[in-house]
Amino acid sequence: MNTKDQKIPQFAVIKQYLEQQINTEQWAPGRRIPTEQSLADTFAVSRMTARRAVQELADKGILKRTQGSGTYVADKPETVPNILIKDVVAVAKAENTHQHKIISADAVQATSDIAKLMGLQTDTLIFQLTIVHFDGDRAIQWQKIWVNRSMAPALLKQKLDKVDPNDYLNWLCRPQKTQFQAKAVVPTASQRLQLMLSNQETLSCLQLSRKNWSTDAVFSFSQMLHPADSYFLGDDLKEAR
Amino acid sequence: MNTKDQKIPQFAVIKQYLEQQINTEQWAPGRRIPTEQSLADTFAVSRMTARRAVQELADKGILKRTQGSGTYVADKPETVPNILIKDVVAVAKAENTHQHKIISADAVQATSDIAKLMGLQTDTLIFQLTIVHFDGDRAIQWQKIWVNRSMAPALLKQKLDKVDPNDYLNWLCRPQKTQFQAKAVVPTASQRLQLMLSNQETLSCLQLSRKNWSTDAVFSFSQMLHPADSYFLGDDLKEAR
DNA sequence: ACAAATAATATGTATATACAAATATGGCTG
DNA sequence: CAGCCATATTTGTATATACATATTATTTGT
Repeated sequence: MNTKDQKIPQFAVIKQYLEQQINTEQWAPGRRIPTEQSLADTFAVSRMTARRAVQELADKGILKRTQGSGTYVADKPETVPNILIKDVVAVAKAENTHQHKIISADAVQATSDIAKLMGLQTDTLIFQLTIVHFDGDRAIQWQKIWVNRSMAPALLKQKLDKVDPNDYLNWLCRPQKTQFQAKAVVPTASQRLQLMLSNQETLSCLQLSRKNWSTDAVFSFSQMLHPADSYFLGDDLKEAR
Repeated sequence: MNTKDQKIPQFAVIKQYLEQQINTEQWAPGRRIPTEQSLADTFAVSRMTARRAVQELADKGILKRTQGSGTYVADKPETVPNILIKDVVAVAKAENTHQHKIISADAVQATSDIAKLMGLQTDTLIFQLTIVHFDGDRAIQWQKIWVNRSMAPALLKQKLDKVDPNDYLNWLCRPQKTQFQAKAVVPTASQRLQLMLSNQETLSCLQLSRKNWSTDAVFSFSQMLHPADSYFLGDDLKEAR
């Protein structure tokens, strides 16, 4: 036994070799790589071991295989740019500095807009809540939630000033699918007031809209308003690498 | 040969069985699934064949395996909420309705902010371009780009009013990594003018900031401003499922 | 010279086997 | 009962082999 091959299995050695050839662009995309048998010979292993190395890289998408033809270096994937959504409220909760204030909590008839968004009949009774979230004494989010009444019938009976309605709803029905939208909006006078924004500052807010799906129907729809100067989506560009 | 097993390989049959048990919640997360050997016995295949079925599901993240202990149903993954970034300019280009207007294109000294963002010394000479993008005759994006001069020395010598500088830069250096940030901002007077916004409308814009990395250094940094009423990030919530 | 049949090549599936390594279990001892 | 040790169980690595199937190359027949 050599000194080196104490722990690293042989298929991993071959994988490493293949990845190195590809990453250093010694093997360009589209190039055919050695056959399983030839790899087995060069590395003095059985075909099945060489196969495993190749197969796992194919599973990763680095290689493309076609029976009868051979194995080829795959094209580099398109980078799909997407923005990570930060949840300021969750952050504040984690730091135990979160508080919330229920502005209103009622059962109302769905407007046609909301009904369409939630896949309901217009005038269906739904719950409508308005909440302001605080981090310490700073208002960080103004939120309005519409909730499918049939899926959370006891919502208004909860102690909503004690437990964040979002937490209750998530406990009640963990969303199977969530859809987001981000938009810039000008806050209304009452929103500015409730977010405790002075008139000079922050005439612009980042609004997140969220649609929560249970298994088949829309469970809730909510709009979240964030003061522009204290909130952004995505990574902090000042630090990175 | 039976009539059924014409095409579906045996490991795939076992995979299907396992996935079905998990998806129908017959086997809850954390539950231990049958051992390789026992699966091999029930399906009358060799251990290696049963193993393959289990292994591929483990690779998918549906199962967790630990040597010596067994194979367990994995917890459902946390859904990572993220927003897909739309590129309105690319859309307009695809529809051949895109035009752009260069407002300015100069070599300037980097301010401390920009220098920090791009990892350069303050006062380094960089290129600074201001562009307005149109879809037909409608202004859809105001953009300011800062470009690392040493990585695109011939930028200002290009026919920038003919070719979109973004296209030239992407051709010159395909970004290895891209970092985004989204924010709501109030457009300045000149930005409003260049975006042809009347004073009443759109006091709020969605601003995307993008950092493009080549292999090791920041290649370019840009800020893109979109009128709030005609642009949002993510999916259109009105249609879906 | 062209097309069809044939052979060679490469990946895909499946098995039986052997041993290694991590974990779990049961019993023994103090 | 706690702690240790031997043993059984279970997954991990590796091999040699066989045949299936898709693709490519070659040969053959006209």
